[in-house]
Amino acid sequence: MTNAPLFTQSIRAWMDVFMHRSMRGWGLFARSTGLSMPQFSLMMQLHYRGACGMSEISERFEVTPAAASQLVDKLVQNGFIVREEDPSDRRAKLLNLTDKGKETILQGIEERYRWVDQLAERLTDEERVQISKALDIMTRAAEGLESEPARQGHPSVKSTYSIHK
Amino acid sequence: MTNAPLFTQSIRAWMDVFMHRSMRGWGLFARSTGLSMPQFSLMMQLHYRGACGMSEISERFEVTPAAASQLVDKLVQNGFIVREEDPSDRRAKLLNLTDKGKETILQGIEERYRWVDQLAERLTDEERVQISKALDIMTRAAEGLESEPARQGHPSVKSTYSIHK
DNA sequence: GCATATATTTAAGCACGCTTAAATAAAAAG
DNA sequence: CTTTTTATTTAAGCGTGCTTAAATATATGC
Repeated sequence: MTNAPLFTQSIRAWMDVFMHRSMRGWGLFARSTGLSMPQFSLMMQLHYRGACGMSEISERFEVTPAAASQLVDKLVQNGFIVREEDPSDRRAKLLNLTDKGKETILQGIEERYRWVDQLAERLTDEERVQISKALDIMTRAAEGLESEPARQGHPSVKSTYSIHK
Repeated sequence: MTNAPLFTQSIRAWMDVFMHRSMRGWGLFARSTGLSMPQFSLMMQLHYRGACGMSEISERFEVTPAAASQLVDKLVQNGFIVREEDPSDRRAKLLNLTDKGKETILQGIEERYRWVDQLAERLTDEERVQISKALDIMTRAAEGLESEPARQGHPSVKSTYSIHK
């Protein structure tokens, strides 16, 4: 660990640039679609994990079923998702992206990655290979970290993935 | 540009991991301090750019002076910042972080970087050097990008750095 | 010195996401 | 078949951040 400061400096500089650009990208997307962060997250869940019921949404986002229902309501009203009856349980609903919803999400994902694609264009082949390898190492290391318990932080606070509170 | 797909794949994988961890870190911090995103951003501005008046806040965040005043008010009430009179212009106010505010912001910055510090510990010296170089290349490339006009996106939408709308 | 411009605050009102409590409907249990 | 549990919705209410419009205080221009 002789070069920790160097590494730390590099990654923090990159993080700052990255966060800045990402936030800007998100801002543009949010304005053009009128989607809020929770709304976008909900649609992302449907995109990546497929159709699901209200209760699943409520659990994944750690909000009450009422909150989930209301959030979904706005997305339905704006034509991004549909609320269908679950054939196997008529109490439950099945949430699905509409075509408009799918399109919007794909566009959002594109938006998110666009600037790094542009960044890639400014690099040489060698640089791309070099960076590719470096990122893969970090991704793998981060995934290892994932499985371990958090070692520090705010122990009084319940861990959560949800930001929307 | 023969290896664009490889690069794209690596960076997207890293971005996904990174965003996920960062959001989690922010969530923990937000809960433990009770700070909202706009409140935190405002304090970060004071931390990095130093004391300033209401009008500057209002301009930087692209909100009305009224909104800035109200936002500041909550931070003052919670003891994170102070509103002092500008000696050179008694209409204006000077906003400053309190000790509590400074401490909280430093803690927030730490929180933000903590998991990558942990990640760094799982790497060898060589890997750290390798990654360091790669990240520096990207940071420099990104800064070059910064100065250029955006080439695509949502042209109907006014560009902004603010997310809080 | 008085009119105007500037810096900020206060008040009223809106949209959002959240909560709790109560309502509805259908499945499951007895 | 009635009771209870489960899935979801609706209603009321709260805190946040935002806006516009009006109020206050100070600086500036003529």
